[in-house]
Amino acid sequence: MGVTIHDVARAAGVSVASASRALSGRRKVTPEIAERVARAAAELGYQPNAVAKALRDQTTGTIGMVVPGIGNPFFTTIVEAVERELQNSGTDLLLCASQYSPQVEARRLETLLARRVDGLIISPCDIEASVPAVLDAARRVPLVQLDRYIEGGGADWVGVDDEAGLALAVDHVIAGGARSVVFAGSRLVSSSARLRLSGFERAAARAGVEVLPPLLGEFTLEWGIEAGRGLLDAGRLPDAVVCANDEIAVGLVRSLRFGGARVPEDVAVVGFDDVGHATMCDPPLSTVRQPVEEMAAEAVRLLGQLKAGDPRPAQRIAIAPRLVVRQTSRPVAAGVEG
Amino acid sequence: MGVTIHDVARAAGVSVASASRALSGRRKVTPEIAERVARAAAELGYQPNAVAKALRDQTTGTIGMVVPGIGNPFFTTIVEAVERELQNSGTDLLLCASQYSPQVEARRLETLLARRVDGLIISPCDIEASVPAVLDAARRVPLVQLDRYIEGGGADWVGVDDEAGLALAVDHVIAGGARSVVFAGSRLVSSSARLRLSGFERAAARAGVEVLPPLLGEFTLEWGIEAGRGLLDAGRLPDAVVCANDEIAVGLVRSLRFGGARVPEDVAVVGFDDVGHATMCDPPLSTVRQPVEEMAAEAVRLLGQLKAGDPRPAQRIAIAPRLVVRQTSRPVAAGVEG
DNA sequence: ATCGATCGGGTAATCGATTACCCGAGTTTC
DNA sequence: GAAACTCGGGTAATCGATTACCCGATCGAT
Repeated sequence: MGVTIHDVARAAGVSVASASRALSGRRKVTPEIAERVARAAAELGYQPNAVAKALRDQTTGTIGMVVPGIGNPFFTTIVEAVERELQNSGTDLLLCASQYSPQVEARRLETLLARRVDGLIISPCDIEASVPAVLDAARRVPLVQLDRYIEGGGADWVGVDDEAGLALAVDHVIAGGARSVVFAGSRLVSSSARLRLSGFERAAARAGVEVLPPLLGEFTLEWGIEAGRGLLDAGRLPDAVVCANDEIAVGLVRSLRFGGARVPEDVAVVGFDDVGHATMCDPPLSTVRQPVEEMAAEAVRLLGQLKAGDPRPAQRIAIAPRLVVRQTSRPVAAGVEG
Repeated sequence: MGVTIHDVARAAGVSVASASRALSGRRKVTPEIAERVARAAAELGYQPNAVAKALRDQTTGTIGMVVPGIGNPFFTTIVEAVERELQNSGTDLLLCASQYSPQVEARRLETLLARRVDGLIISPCDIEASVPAVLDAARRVPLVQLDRYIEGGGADWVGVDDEAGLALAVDHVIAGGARSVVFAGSRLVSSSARLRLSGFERAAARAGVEVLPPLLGEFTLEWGIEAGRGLLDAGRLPDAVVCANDEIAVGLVRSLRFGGARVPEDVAVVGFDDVGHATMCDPPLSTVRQPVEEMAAEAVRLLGQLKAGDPRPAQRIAIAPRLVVRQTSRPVAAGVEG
């Protein structure tokens, strides 16, 4: 390893300054020198050392991203979208998973900051426990929260309008004839978990339908299965179940059908996210689609505008989701097959 | 940004050398100086600059990983396993997706090398087109291929024993009574695609059953659905379909059942990988489980042993997979529910 | 012919952490 | 008592790329 610009300069018989200028084109050199340097660089297989460049320029051309886990298809989708968005700006992405642990998350943020990333995009795993690490990071480098956020504001955020999304889901099942509804979600450790529950409750109250006590566990298929069993055991099924994400919904549909209930005839089920699983499962899931591409684009745009520790008030950008009606709910006038 | 070790040294009233030694503990300092430096560092919130350290030490504590795409659950699973494996060695992972394009892949390798990663783990997207970029990278830095590999050897490889895996699948369906079999896989652009087809053909020939022409498309659900329709349209179904991965298998099961065929009564279906989808789908898929954890551990171990450009002959490590019988094939004596 | 501007090339400082090297004080040993 | 050694501290070189700064040559204008 290691042909440096000094080697190139020597081989071309010029100074390092000329070599650097010839290669970067940031100042004119004679065509003759340009030619000699280009040839020398090609022959030696010179490749500039990004580490040295980063040290000198005080910028790494890198942004860090921290998500709870890449096993979750929602996060991989959003990572891909961010990557696509970054592609043409020449910045690379350093991706880390916090594994749903605030401790791991804090460590990951530390190493990203030590590596002097130019910015951070994070989906904090815990609405409370993630606060200090996220605020500290935001003080040192431009930072945008994507999807999940920490309580108390203090850092910019881009995400879906959960309130609006849940309203779409609730209004849809009610339009399909549901008179009793229940929410199947996650324990309230993330902003998404909280907002989706409250969005559900508000929409249901406004519609005046009967609301059963919410079922709160994890954002997983397994919890969906368990929640479905719980509903069956309770002896009385609601007309509709609105879920906090698609994995819960898929598990729920599976255990409901396994227990003899018909979906959507006996119970309508609606998910949230619309990534991967929704079309995969059988029957295809009605769900609320998160505008992942727009969210990623907006997050990258916002990050570009930010300066570290800028005392400008934190922005919150909520993008409207869309309802996608498939086959686990009764179709009504609206809705698009996706 | 930017309290440096000079700031710490000044605040503690000592030289940078002492500050560095006090912080790293790599040479003794008096307890008094150690104390003063520690206090100054804490008060200033000093965090060493990893970029400067990397330049000086000629090592970044980082390894790069390039996979075709993180949308594919098989690759995210393997990435997670590698990450876990790296965790306790203090090295970070720079993850890149080649998006199944040799051009993107080559670019990604270039930037990883420019950033002076200490090593590379790659699953080359194309068995032929990826050759030059991978060999070039292997010459400059320790490199291990994981899962997919390039033709012609020349770089170390760790993966599953495809031959053995396909034999497990074929023998299993034959033990279940199949007399005619077909392979549903991908066009032969990757090593996995080729080895699985040839493994299938060898096992089927050895067993002496009827073999229909293979169905070759993509490693996707959509292709599985299409392949299933193709079989139905052909008018005569084989007794068993062995698939090159789980996504194809899931799509296949779905379209076969939609077309009125019973699985496994009319047709047995076996997948490959056993990540994510296999248990999710309904009915749960019989499949061949890739030993992802072992593969990741082995790749990291091997990487640690390698020196860049080492002329030692390339190693190939194939780890045996395991058959997991669920409900898309007829159970026989062996097999474990997973 | 001379002055100023312009152009292009080279020398060396810079980014931040580590460490080779040097030096003085204190200790040991014959 | 002097030579040899140890211990701990400081100065400055180092990693590689970029660029501020300086300098000589050339050109145009007066």
